[in-house]
Amino acid sequence: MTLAPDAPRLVVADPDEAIQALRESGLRLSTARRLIIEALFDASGPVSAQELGQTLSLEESSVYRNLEVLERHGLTRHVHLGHGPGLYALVGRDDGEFLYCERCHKLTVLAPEQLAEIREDIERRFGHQPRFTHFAMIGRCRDCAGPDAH
Amino acid sequence: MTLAPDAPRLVVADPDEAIQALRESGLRLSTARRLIIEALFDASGPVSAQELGQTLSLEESSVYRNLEVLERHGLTRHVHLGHGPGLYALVGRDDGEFLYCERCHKLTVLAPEQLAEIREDIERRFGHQPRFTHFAMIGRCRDCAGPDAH
DNA sequence: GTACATGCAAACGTTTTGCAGCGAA
DNA sequence: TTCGCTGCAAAACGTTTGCATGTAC
Repeated sequence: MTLAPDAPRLVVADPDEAIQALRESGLRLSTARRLIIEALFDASGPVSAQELGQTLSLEESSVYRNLEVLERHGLTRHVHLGHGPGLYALVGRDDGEFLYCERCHKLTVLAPEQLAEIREDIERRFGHQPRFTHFAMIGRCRDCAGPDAH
Repeated sequence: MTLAPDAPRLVVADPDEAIQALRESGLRLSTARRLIIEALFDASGPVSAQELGQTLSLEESSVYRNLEVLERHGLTRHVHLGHGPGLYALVGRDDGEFLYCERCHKLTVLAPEQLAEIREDIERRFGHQPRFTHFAMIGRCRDCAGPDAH
């Protein structure tokens, strides 16, 4: 995962902040939940439910259930980079919008402001406000541009 | 499905053109293939494999196999609008790039030129050349903008 | 003690694959 | 007659759900 040039450093929360927020949402702190939050904090980018399950020796269904609850309470989010599983991240840790090269799989993260002008331009022209937080902007990086297989 | 304002009318091929191209690719014209091509031609937008299978009384696996062969030979394509099945289309019939409102499910089709400036802008700033032909640009249309569930 | 989280198993929706037989060339 | 396509069945993949048990509070 690369940060785009000029990317403001993302705010990196302490895992305890997330745990704190979890309690304030009235959620219980189970072992699984603590492990998931810590793992997301330690990860170098968004990760799949499968990876979390394997790394933490948790049932995948439990991972999915927890991620769903956490997301409903605004503690985590997930992004789709194309085919393949959704990838999960801690809010406050891996925020931003995603550009994804479907050929070399390079992932670029932008702070929302960095896309403001482009978003406005698209909105003005087409009446559409794109968000690349949940579905990435898929394409080719400079190195991978050119006609090819998809 | 709506065409964006200023959209050049898309070239509408005759189904026989696609059948012709199929033969030139050395492919056989089975009944299933002819039905699929005709159905894609008649459709008002890209359609799922399931819908094709049901409408045409074909096995879904056969539909998928055919769509895969046709796509490999450049006769069809498919697009992902987010969650849900991929949607298939005839090349020359439903070309273009897709903007999709994840709230009201409005689909907007743009001719590639309509996105040229935006694509260049993104490329210049972030070294990324987005394509919205295979994965749509997901977001909200003007009416659906604002904070909400995803 | 009571709610809620867990493991396990089974189902889901979408897509892929294996195989024996049918049909286009 | 040959090779490619078909239906049918099963599996693969990511994700969700049901249920009995276990655990945080």
